[in-house]
Formats: sequence, structure tokens, C-alpha cells
Amino acid sequence: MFAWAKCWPVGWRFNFKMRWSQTFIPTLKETPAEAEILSHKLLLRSGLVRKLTGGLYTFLPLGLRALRKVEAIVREEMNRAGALEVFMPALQPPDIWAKSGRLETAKDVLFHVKDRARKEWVLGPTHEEVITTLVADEVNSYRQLPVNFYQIQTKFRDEIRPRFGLMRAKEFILKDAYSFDANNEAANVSYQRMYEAYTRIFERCGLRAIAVQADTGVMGGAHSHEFMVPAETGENEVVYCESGKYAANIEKATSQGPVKTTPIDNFGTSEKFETPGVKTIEDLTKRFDILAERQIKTLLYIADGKPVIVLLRGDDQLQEAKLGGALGTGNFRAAGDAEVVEALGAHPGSLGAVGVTGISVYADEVLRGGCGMVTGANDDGQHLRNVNIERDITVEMWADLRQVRTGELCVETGQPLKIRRAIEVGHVFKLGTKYSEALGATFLDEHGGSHPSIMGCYGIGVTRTLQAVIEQCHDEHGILWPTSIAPYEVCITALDVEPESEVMKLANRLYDELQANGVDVILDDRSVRPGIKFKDSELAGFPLRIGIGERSLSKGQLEIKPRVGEMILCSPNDALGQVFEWIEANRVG
RNA sequence: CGGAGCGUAGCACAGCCUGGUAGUGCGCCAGUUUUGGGAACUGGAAGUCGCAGGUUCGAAUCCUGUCGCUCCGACCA
Repeated sequence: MFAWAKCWPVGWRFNFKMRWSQTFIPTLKETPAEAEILSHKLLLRSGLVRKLTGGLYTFLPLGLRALRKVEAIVREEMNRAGALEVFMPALQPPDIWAKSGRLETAKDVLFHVKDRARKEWVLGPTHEEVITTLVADEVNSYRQLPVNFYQIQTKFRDEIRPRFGLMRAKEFILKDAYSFDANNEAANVSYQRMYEAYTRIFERCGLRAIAVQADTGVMGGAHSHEFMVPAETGENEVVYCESGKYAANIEKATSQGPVKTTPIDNFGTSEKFETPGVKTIEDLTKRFDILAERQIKTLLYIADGKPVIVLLRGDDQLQEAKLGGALGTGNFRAAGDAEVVEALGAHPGSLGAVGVTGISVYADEVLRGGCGMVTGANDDGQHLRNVNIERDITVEMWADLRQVRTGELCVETGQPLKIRRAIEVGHVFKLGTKYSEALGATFLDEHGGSHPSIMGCYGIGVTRTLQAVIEQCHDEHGILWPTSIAPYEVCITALDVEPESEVMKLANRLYDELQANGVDVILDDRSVRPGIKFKDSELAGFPLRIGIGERSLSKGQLEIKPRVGEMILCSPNDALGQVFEWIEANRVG
């Protein structure tokens, strides 16, 4: 009868009449000490989840209902976009991970388990290897392409430090999808289709998420977007232009660059000077009056076991993701002090690249043409001045390595850029042929030629999305669920719970009518004081509360109180219509 | 893995410095009074003080180790 009923998860048709007294909603008046951020506190206080141990949570009935609704929205939109649902093993043989090379490159996040024969297995943090193996076996012809498989499944990741409840957990629910195409154009279509599906999914979940350009890491390529929910507690930083024309993860973001260094005519040769005790860029600025932008910052990294020098302007910060791209490997780290001394003969604070041989030098583009610069002399307490970079330093590779700073100008619009924190809830990524080549997912084209499929992968953190909604939608009293994913859309608060009372009779009647019309409703029949019912209902965040009590019923009225908005008084006979009208007016997406 | 902090009743915490009867508030159970915004009173149940070892006549308290949790950092295809 009503359209919204159709979006309920499969299997919800024969719901038991849900009385608050018969379910399990352990709300907390006080905040548990373990929770730091608001969404985590509210997850616990409103009785949605409980922690088993760090990074592992049990979903309680209320939390599970919200989770299932998010899943249902994801499923609907993936199906609408033409993706096919499958379900793959979480437990996987390590040999397919060896084939893709990720047994090594992803070893830090992989959980390993042994069976009784002492054979090793891994728990999947994602499923590229499994799906590509399937497609390698089953898809042989261009006629079978394109194809896009997805699943909603528990993933495992050996997080060093789980935190913030469901935000960063050892075990979490991810929707992952993998597209296979015969050529680049088709792959771009698949990508675009997922991008649009994601936009709809987050909209329907009531989330304000923005798509930002994302780092593609070692694999390169321009096609990667992350869907970010702006939030102070987010673990990512997003650089954006207020025009809306540019937004990127800070790992990827570029700008028109920092303030230009004032040119200095410098034809002199570089020369050493004494800088006793100087350890930082700031020391040099303060004690020798040398602007940071006139200094060369020299960092030593170890990439694939070999030292490399990284040069930046003194006032810039290295963006490590960019360095990874330039190095072409993810296997790198900052060198330790001992390694620095061994490679360059001085301690950090006096490092430089002038005259260094045998170590590759990667320099930030901003330094190109830099004259009259100051840098360490690879001799503790000594620096060099009058350094002309292109004359005095052998640079192996110039690259964008610096991190963008607030206020730099947008490459698209010329307006100042802003930076804010955000939660990553989804990621679309054009993979290319890395996995199809490694695992033999090839197809024959119409001329009989064999090619690896072009792949894309697309993830949504389902559990994280749920918490991101809470992080974005709450007030001082509790959660403000969008109707689309609220555990219940309507809570009937009966203030006289005697089974034969007029109040309870009306409450039951309304319950049955709402349920029969596909509205998701809970009846608070607990024998507790009204204040507790009101507070709990606000904490749990049900979008609409119907209050029925003797006081108003004696005047022929009941109360319809939106979680956000003014109370509506109406007669019992008008109640259904009012509720339907409100729900219709407040649907999301 | 580095740094910091914390483990005492279901939850939030005091007690520890200065060793000697296990405490407070909320919650829970029973009763009475209440009854439209987290009630009041009375009574009650509930803790091997994270675990192990040591010092001591005696350890929640001091020492050593260990496990767990939280925060900061490192990490995050």
C-alpha cells in the first residue's frame, strides 16, 4: 500500500509485535569510560552495540535493525546499478595472496590462522584475489563482459590500534564490489555507474558525503574517489575549494603552490658556515635569520632496503603518500638516526644533499630553480649557504612531494583552499589489470586475442557508515536517525500500561494499523515513569514519537512528536493520517 | 611497536601517597508513597580490588612480572 514498506530488508514481513518490554534495549544514563567520540558514546548509551573486546562489537537488536537497513539500501542500489550479489569465503588460502603479491605487501593487515594440519590460512580483509580467481575460471569470453560482482560481508583487518567503536575495528562489515571489463572505455562506464550508486546510497542514508579525489598509491591512474563525511573526529583530511569544483584527500591534493621564494641573484659558490647547536629549520630561522622558505629540508628514507634522500622547501611538510607514488613502492619508511649517520655522516639537523653520491635524491618541484638556499653540510653544527640546487645537487627525480596547506590557491578556480577532517565511508577505485594479470583473469576478444580484464573495486564500510550517520546526526539528547535507517520509525509511548486501559487499547490499535501499513513501529509498554520513556526515546533517536496518556486523551487528543520539530496534537482518528503525512514528507533520498 | 594513563559491584568513580572492618552515586531486587520529562523513603543482593609472584604478623594500598583497556604517535590494499 505504501511505497516505503518495500525498502525493508528481506525477512521482515512477519515481525512479532514489538513491545519495548519484550525486546532488549539496554540504555545507559551515564557515558561508559571507554568511549571518546560522540557517536561511539551514543552507540553504547542507546543500546545499539556492546563491546566484546577492543575492536570487536556485538550488535544488539536495535543496532542490528539500523545496520540491516543500511545494508538493504546498499543492496538495492547495487542491484539497481546492475551489480550481482555473491557471497565469498572469509577464510582464504594464502596461495592466491602470494600470486597477487599481497601476501607480502598487505602482510601487516592480514590475519593468519592455522588449521590442525598446521596449514596456514588468511582471513580476508578484502576479496580481489577470490573474485579474480572465480572470474579467471568462469569468464572466458568478451561476450560475458562486463560483469560486476558484489557482496556484503564481514572483513578482518589486523588493525594496530582499533579505536572509536565501529570506526576502526578488527572485524567490520564491508560491501565490496568488483567490476570486470573488456576495455578502458567500458571500465570507465562501470566506474561511473558505481560512483553514481554511491552518491545515491549515502544520500538515502541521510549522510552528507562528498566525493574527493583519492591517492591511487603504487598503482597510479587518475580514477579513484573516496566518499567522505565531514567530521571533526574523522581520521582523514580533505582539501577542498568552496566553489565545489575541487576536493581531494590531502594525500593526493595539489595547489598552485606555496608563496614563491623571492629570487636571489646568486652566482657565488656554496660555502660552509658554523651553526653550532642548530637542530631544526626553526633554529636556523631564529638564530641566523634565514627564512624557512630559503632552506632545503633534507630527509632520509629507506625504500626497499636502500636509503633515498628527500628534499623539500624548509617550510613544507612531506606527504608520504606522494613519496610512495614517486618511489613506485609502498615499502618505505623514515630512516632511524643510526641509519642517517651511516648514510650521510651527520645527525638530523645538519643533513644536506650537496655533493652526495650513491644515494638517489628525490626533490619537490617547488625547489626547482632554487638559488641562494641554505642546507645542512652533513657535518654536525655546519650548514651550507649560497646553494644553487640545480647546480650543486644531483637530483634523480623531481616530483610533487609536499603537503598542501590551507589558503593555497586552487588549481581549478584560483580560490583559497580549505582543509577539514572527514570520515571515509566509501572508495571507488579503478584497478586496471594488476589482479587479472596476476591471477589469469583473461578473456578472448572477437578476434580470438587474449586480454586481461580491466578491473575496478568499490568498497563501502557499512558499519562505519552507520556510525558516521550518528556522528553527523545527533543533538544533546541523543541520536537523530534519518527515517530511512532508524531502527524504528515510530515509537508509541503509552503512559498507562494497564492492558485494559483506554490508553493501551488505543496504543495497540495504532500499533496494528501502522504495522499493517508497513510502518516500522515499537510500542513502549514499560511500566516506568514517563520521563524515562521520553528520555530513552530521544536517546534512541526514533524519528517520530506518538505520546498517548490519560491527560491528553481525556481531551480527545494524542501527541505526535517528531524527534526534530514541533509537537502535533490530533485526535486518535486523525493520527494515522498525520503519521503517514509526516513520514511521506520526511523521507530521505 | 614507542610515549602516557587507567584496571576496585552491571555503570561512573572514591579509597592507594601514609599497609590494619570494601566504600559512594546510578542501576538491580522487595515494600511503601508517588505517577506527563531519567521520583522519594525503608530494607536487601551483589566485588577472589585484572591476574601471578614477592615484601610484611597483615596488601586494594608497597615491589616485580604479566594481561587487558583508553589516549597520543607510528601503521592503514
